[in-house]
Amino acid sequence: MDGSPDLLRAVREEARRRGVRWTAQRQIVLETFLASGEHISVDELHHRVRQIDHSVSAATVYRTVNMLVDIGVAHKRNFGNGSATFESALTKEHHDHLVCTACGGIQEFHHDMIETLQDEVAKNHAFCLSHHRLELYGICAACQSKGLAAPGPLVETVEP
Amino acid sequence: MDGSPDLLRAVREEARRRGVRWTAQRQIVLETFLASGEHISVDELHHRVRQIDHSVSAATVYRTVNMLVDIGVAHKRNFGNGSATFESALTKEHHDHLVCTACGGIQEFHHDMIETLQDEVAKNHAFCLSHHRLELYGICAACQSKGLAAPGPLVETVEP
DNA sequence: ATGGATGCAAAGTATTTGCAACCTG
DNA sequence: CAGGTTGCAAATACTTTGCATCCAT
Repeated sequence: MDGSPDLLRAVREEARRRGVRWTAQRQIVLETFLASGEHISVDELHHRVRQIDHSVSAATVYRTVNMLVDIGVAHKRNFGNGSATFESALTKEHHDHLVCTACGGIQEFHHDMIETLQDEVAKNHAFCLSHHRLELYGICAACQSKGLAAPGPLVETVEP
Repeated sequence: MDGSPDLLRAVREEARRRGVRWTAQRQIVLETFLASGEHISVDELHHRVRQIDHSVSAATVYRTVNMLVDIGVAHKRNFGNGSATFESALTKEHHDHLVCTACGGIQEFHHDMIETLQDEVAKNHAFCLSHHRLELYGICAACQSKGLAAPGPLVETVEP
């Protein structure tokens, strides 16, 4: 979605500031990552990167995204579907996720009241909040219409 | 935390009803799983099971917990730390977590209004919700008094 | 020049699966 | 007895790492 020069430069400078060397491979991975705009897996990112430079290895992509997470440029997400996905921590505002357990599809949402109540919970526990993670799992509309309804509880809860 | 005869029997009957055969191994895995009460990994579950019957293989534990998820007795959770964890869908009441990033301590909380708003979000997206994951990360009261403040963002967000 | 970065392949983890023997229903 | 289940080992899938070489600083 975005690969503005400002953003690219800011990230490169931050990396250098931390003694991380800037290579052609990292430039391509970063550009491709930011341009993807969405949640992207290492495998998919590697595929796209190789369309620009076929010699870039998967190991380098792994190393680069991990570096991006280290310097706060990317978020690593684990939605339980095998491989992790990464998304930019810079261009998008905070949002939470709806994860379809049937097709693996992801929708984003933001709910101010929920955010506010989370702050309240933290306050009540004397917690100094830095960030949070909220994921809602279920079956999306499309999968429901395909007959992949979420099964209800199959065994009734037994109260001890 | 719980392995009441009622619960064990209910699960066994549900499994049989679905043509799943009940074996000594599955009985031990189920009992151990329900008795653990908390999120438990396959590795840890396997360890505990082997204290009862040393011959039970990891493959059987994997197969059994997957079966428990299939019949709605267990939830599979992925906390991004490598291995998945499983928790009973029957005996435990739902709760979320406050995670201290300084000491690793965990506090549980439950907030009805947040739960309700999550249901609302799901409804607005035509999602059939099965479960969710909410974790608040920050510094707990004890660590704050030790002067361990949370670090801010390392690269400023650049608006396109 | 110095030490971090790269590509490759091998090594790790986590989890699943093929198979022959075994057991439940 | 039929067909699901088991233990074992091999196979997958994802990610990290050792190493010789390369390159940014």
